[in-house]
Amino acid sequence: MYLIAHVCAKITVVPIESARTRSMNATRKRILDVALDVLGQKPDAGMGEIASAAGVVRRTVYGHFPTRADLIRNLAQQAVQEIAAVLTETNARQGAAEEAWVAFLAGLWPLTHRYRVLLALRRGEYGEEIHSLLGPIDQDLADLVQRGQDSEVFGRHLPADVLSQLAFAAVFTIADHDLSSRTLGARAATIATLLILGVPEERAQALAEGQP
Amino acid sequence: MYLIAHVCAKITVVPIESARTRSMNATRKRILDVALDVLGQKPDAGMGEIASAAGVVRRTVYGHFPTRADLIRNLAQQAVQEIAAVLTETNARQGAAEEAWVAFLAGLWPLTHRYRVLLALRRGEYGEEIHSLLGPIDQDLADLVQRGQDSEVFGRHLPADVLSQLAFAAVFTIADHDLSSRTLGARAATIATLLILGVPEERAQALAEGQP
DNA sequence: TGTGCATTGCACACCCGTGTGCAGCCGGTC
DNA sequence: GACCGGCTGCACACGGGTGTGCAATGCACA
Repeated sequence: MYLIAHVCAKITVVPIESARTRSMNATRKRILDVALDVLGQKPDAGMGEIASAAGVVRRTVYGHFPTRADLIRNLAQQAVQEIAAVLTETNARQGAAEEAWVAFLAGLWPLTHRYRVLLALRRGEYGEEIHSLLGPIDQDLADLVQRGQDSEVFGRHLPADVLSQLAFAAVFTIADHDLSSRTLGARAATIATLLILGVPEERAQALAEGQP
Repeated sequence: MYLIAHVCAKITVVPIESARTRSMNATRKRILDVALDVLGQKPDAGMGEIASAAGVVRRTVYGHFPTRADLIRNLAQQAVQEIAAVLTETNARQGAAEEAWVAFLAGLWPLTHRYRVLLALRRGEYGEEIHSLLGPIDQDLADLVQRGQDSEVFGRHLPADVLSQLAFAAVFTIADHDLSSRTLGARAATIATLLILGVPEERAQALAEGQP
């Protein structure tokens, strides 16, 4: 429902949130959030499990997402969009590649537990679609690593695209272990990935200063 | 069918392979081999897909493996057994941890494409069982890395168990990319994992000499 | 107070994979 | 040549997830 207000000869469209649509958006968001969580631990969980975990009935989920594939796509789009935002933001600073990577990790780390689904989904039923959604991120990461290799701060032991994938996957692997034993953190992930990228240990530790 | 021969008061049991059992073992082995391949690319492939890929009928597969879970278990056991053999063999030399790792990778690399299933299966329906089968390997790897950390040749940026998992997973990630673009190889994997383990780049390159 | 709509709870049909049974075929074995 | 046994090609029952339809409910809004 919309309310059209004329102000100074300009037409602005103001979305009115009635309590109805608000609660509807709330359940929709709750379903998405819970689905991220449930599918993160069990990628082949059914609509029923997601529904009951979200406190609604299976039929309600189908009211918001006509198809399981549709739900998955929404999840993946949300994840990709959020991660891509972090990446382009840190990439826009045009600093050294190593510092851009550290900044990227700082922004990515809080999202890893939330979006651990991605890696599981990539090798699943909808792998093709997820992979294409992840395409831009992969490209940007490869570009970043390539920049680092060109400026001699990253190693050349692997081609940029493989190296970036390796480092990216490592973040989620570390985050997974962090989930059980609480001892790890963004700092450990930062150092580990910098080592993967071929940054010497001393330099990596210096760069990781400030990460918890 | 067996033939019992008495030789010098020692009893030896010699398995006689009739052409029947030989062809039967052949199909069984073919099913296992093909299943490794098929499940490696599509972890949720059904018995039907595996069967037709192996050139037999679904019913025949059930003749050899009463249950899908049974097939999976055989696969995993075979993989774990083979990898564990490489690991214990390289570990037994009691050399420096870094050299043991290089030797392990040299033995592991030819198996990676074959057993890429493991990583996919670990996060699947039978994840629990696979994980327990993989337990001893994980332990040995963690011990090896721990040994390296104690002797100051590996980094301490991550606990030994996480670090070993990271390096182990990296091998299969690199092997996956090697599958599409042929440019990579054991040498690249060796260097990359040594970097992950915190070995300085020059030392890693020196250690990787001899790997293709 | 009545209307609209999200949600519910039940129904159902449908698909797909699993596991089993059985008759028939066919090649190795005795 | 007769027998055995693995493989085949069908059949079926079963379970479980998906997607849909519809009446009933309950809450917000007008």
